[in-house]
Amino acid sequence: MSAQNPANSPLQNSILAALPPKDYARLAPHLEFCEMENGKTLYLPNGPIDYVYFPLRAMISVVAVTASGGSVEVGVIGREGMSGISAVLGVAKSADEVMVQLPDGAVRLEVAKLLQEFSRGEALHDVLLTYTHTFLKMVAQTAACNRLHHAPERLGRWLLMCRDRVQSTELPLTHEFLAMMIGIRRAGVSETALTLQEKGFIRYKRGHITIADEKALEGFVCECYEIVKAEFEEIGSLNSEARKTLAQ
Amino acid sequence: MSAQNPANSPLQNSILAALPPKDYARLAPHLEFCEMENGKTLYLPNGPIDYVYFPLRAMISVVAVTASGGSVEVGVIGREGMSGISAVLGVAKSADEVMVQLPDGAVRLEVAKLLQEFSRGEALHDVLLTYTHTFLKMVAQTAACNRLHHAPERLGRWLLMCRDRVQSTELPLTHEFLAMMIGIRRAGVSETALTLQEKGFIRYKRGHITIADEKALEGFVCECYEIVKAEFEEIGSLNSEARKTLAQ
DNA sequence: CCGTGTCTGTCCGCTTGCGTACCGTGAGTT
DNA sequence: AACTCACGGTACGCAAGCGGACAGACACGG
Repeated sequence: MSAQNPANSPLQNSILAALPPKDYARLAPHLEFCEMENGKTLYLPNGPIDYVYFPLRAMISVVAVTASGGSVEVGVIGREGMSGISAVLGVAKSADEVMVQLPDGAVRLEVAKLLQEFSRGEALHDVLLTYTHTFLKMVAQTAACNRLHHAPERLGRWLLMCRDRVQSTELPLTHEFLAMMIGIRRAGVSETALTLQEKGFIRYKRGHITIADEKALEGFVCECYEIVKAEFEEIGSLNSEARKTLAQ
Repeated sequence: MSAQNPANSPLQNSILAALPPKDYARLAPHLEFCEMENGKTLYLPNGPIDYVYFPLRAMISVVAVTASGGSVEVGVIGREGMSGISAVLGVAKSADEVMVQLPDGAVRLEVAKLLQEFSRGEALHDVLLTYTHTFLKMVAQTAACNRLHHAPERLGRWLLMCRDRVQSTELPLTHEFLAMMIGIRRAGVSETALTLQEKGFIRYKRGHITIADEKALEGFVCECYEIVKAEFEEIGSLNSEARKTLAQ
């Protein structure tokens, strides 16, 4: 369904696409297209949420930072989601740092407009809550993965999640950045990436990683990848009619 | 405020206590008191959610289990919360395994009744969404903590979180159980607990841990403890009036 | 009072990943 | 063309935690 829309149509985003035409029409005038600058911080930990962002092909990371300087990504947001869900949960501040991971377009919306539509209690309300459930599941899975799985599996999973969101196997990412994301040392990424390359899963050079063998990599990474993906696909297929039926 | 209620009053639970009398009155007839059997599974991963549980002094764990048999806790629920939030997010199945960690009373409510009240869009709606935000924050912090902090700090944090929920420094817990919770080996817990005991933070014997020096332990554990606690205290102080004001 | 099963202490070698540091090299700039 | 600097490869000793296994200790029921 998204394929038939122009590449920069807000309907590339699954949440917006899931809205019935009438509901979408109320939001549309307030959506602003914005180029996402690579690495830009959208929200600071405990910082205000003024806009929410609906990625089209961009990817956004939610990163937890500790006092000791360590950092790990706890969740990602792509075309399937929206940044700043806390806003609809009644808290206008961000729990963690949120940054642009990979650019390539998003639309943004003022929180006030979002809340206005959300509080009508119609489709947007339901879609965002379902998304919240799935996002929560992803964060929970990440918590488990961070504790139980090893660096190569985690790195592989992360690359695949990237691929799914930006829809490309070419990922402009440095080892330094990857280190922040999966929560290991920069040198650790070099070692880990080498083993993935030796297995033929990926290729890379200076700030650029290519997934060379998608199927093989999918076979290699931990279950967490599939679990989260399945969850997103399941809710993706729920339109708001189906949702009402389920509620009976 | 909860202190003036009898020990088994549903109002021991912060969510129920946060409701205006009228809203609470609509729910009250459907609340069933239930003794929580230690170790009992409330929901299975992907299993149905028929009832939600409001702990009074019990503690409930949300645990992620992997194919390889590993497990970690990703979140806890005590008097400040409710199990089964997914139900109000429009998904009637549990993301993870949810089990009773420590008994001592809870009230439960049929999901249908919960949704009926939730969909009025009044106090319960807002309170549960705010709780969802905070729960999400806790899971995210756990994800970071699992990756960046070491076993002794994590164990200490977990014991303190227990203490806060059951309001006692006496915790009937075996090493085996703790191992599941913090995601390390049973033998690892023995070693870790020993170091905490040598520092004078805790004492323990066969299935029973006592926090011996609360202040010292609080000083020892990682920041994650304070961060999550602060978040819960902040929302605890938001009554639904204050929330409406913020929404303007 | 004894037996049985649960809970805990401890030990071994081993793997993963850390912290730190140094050097090569590619890319873009002037 | 030379320079600069961000990026990546590698290496070293070290700490944390794993997997597995075994033995002692306590609790409870018969």
